[in-house]
Amino acid sequence: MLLTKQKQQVAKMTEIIMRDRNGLTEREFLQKYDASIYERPSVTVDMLIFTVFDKDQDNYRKLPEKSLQLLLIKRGEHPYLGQWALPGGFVSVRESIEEAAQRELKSEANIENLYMEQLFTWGDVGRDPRTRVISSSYMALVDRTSLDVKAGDDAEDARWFEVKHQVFQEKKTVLEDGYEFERIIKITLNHETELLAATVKITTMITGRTRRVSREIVESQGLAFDHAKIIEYAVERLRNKIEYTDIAFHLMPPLFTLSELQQVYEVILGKELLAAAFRRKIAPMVTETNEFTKDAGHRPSKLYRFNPNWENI
Amino acid sequence: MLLTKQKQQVAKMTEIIMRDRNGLTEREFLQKYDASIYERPSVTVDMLIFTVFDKDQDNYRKLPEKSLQLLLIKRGEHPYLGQWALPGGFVSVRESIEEAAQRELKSEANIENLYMEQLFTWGDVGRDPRTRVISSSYMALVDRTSLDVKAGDDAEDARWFEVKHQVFQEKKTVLEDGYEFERIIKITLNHETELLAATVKITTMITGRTRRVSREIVESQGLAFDHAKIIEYAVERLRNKIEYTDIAFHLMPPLFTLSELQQVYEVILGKELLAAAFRRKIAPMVTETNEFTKDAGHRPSKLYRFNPNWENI
DNA sequence: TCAATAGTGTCTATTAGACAGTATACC
DNA sequence: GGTATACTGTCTAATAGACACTATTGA
Repeated sequence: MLLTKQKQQVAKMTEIIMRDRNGLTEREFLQKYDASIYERPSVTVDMLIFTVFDKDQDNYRKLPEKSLQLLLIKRGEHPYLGQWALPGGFVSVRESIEEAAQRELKSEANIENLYMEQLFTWGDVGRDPRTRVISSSYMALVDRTSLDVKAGDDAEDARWFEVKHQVFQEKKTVLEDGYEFERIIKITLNHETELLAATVKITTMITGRTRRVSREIVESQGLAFDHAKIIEYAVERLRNKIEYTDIAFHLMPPLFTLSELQQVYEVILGKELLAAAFRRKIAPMVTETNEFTKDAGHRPSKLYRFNPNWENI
Repeated sequence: MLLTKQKQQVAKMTEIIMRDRNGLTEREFLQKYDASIYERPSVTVDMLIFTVFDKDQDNYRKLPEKSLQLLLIKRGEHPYLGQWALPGGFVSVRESIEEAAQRELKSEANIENLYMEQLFTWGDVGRDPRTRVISSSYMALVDRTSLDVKAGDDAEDARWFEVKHQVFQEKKTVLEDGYEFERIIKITLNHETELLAATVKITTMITGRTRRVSREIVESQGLAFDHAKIIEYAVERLRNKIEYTDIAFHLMPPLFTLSELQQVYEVILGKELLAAAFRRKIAPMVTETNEFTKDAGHRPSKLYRFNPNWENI
């Protein structure tokens, strides 16, 4: 750790001269420092592990539909016993948040070394009935083919749920000094017979100099804690980022067709795209190979590979 | 709190049926729950309060230049005694992170009700020499004219520093399975004779399925903790967001000229813009008034106002 | 008058959207 | 041959960049 090294140097330099109002040097101060006098919150990480599945298709000619999937764990303990929650756990004082997130990823989904990004830190007072819990949410994207079967194993009570995110209602109210914009989102999570549903209300208030966005759970069936809110947030972020970054490729296998890639974009964005425009846009990010798909009831498709050097420099 | 209400309903429903492996109901479990058995980190908020100042101009004809300013506090205690730090403080267990951030904003800069946004939560183990501290950083944007003189008051040891963010070096190394991209950024913070400087190295590694970005402080003069890293991150975020959102208007007074607005964009983006294109782009976000600037040594400029309804719905 | 800024018109290059039209496998 | 997907060409609309040109003030 460079910082620590640098810290030590600074400490050495200041030690000679700098004494605080109690006449203590920094070293003396730190030796006496007792952190236990303040009451502290617990800190957890919540992992949003997304992947994309192919849905079964009866017609041999048709391409299988894609679906966005999220990994959830059935709670075996109070609170919210029996309900479904995001995988996650407490951050120990001896590991970074990032390390805790990696650890959870490894233990819940048996995945190492994949795309992971911090989303948001949730810090409302009442969000966990046990005690004050602050939670950092991380989004991870996995390609289905690299997934270990262990994840989603019944014994573990971890399952992949198909995620649907629909705008149910939009309302705009003009205020004297701006306006209020309210969106009601329905989140549905589906695994075979298990169906979880939640409604989240997002309120954006713009008045004068302020802009404030707040998320509120209106209803949550089968989902533990405030996880409906976190899932809603994550899907929005995924949707935004897929438009201007290359994160979608983390959901793809090493070789893929442009139609498959387009399907992934479509299922995340929740709308259809025009093939010609999509191909133009995506072209610099991929490299074509000489391989083709086979055994489809239609024209074979060229296989592509992600081009990690597509970005301008 | 809607969530709490909902929580209680769920609790009532499950109480009758659901017992955990120890035969406890949720209520019984929660009554016995002892959070104190786990060692917990401290949680703080760090505020990045930005504003824009006019620099003095000797030539009466010339427009004053704009500069991006950040509020820093001189540390009166160990650790980093005498160095400059972001305003901030511990999050109490009885307030949300957001509330803690609002409270800091009020106490350090005497500002209420302004634009504020969570940036990132920093959770490395060694980032605070006192104890394990996890810190959520929030960015706040203030318009200079609405600022209370109290902020920047000498007695408080809070000062506005001009922020400069320069890319010093860029390096790309091609690896077998992707590449590594390294950027070295120099941050300078300036208040009259006080000059703080820091160098931050940002490494982006893209190999196979992974993409990992890490920030490291190479050197930090006069800046406490890992705040150089946080400042660097905030400036980048501000730069990105100004391009596709309307946050720049939080830095403007109620009435402003398009030239002033363009100057603000330029100082944040660190590059010059073409007036014609800028005006086209910004046009839907503003409403013109009938007022003009006066007493300039040149053609007066029309005053505009932010149009909170510019967004498409 | 002139220095400096304010503001507009227009040509060009680039990009996104729309859609028709051609290509090609497998049953 | 027919079905379903793969892939390309081209017209159009919208947008960003470049730059010249006109407008207007106070000293």
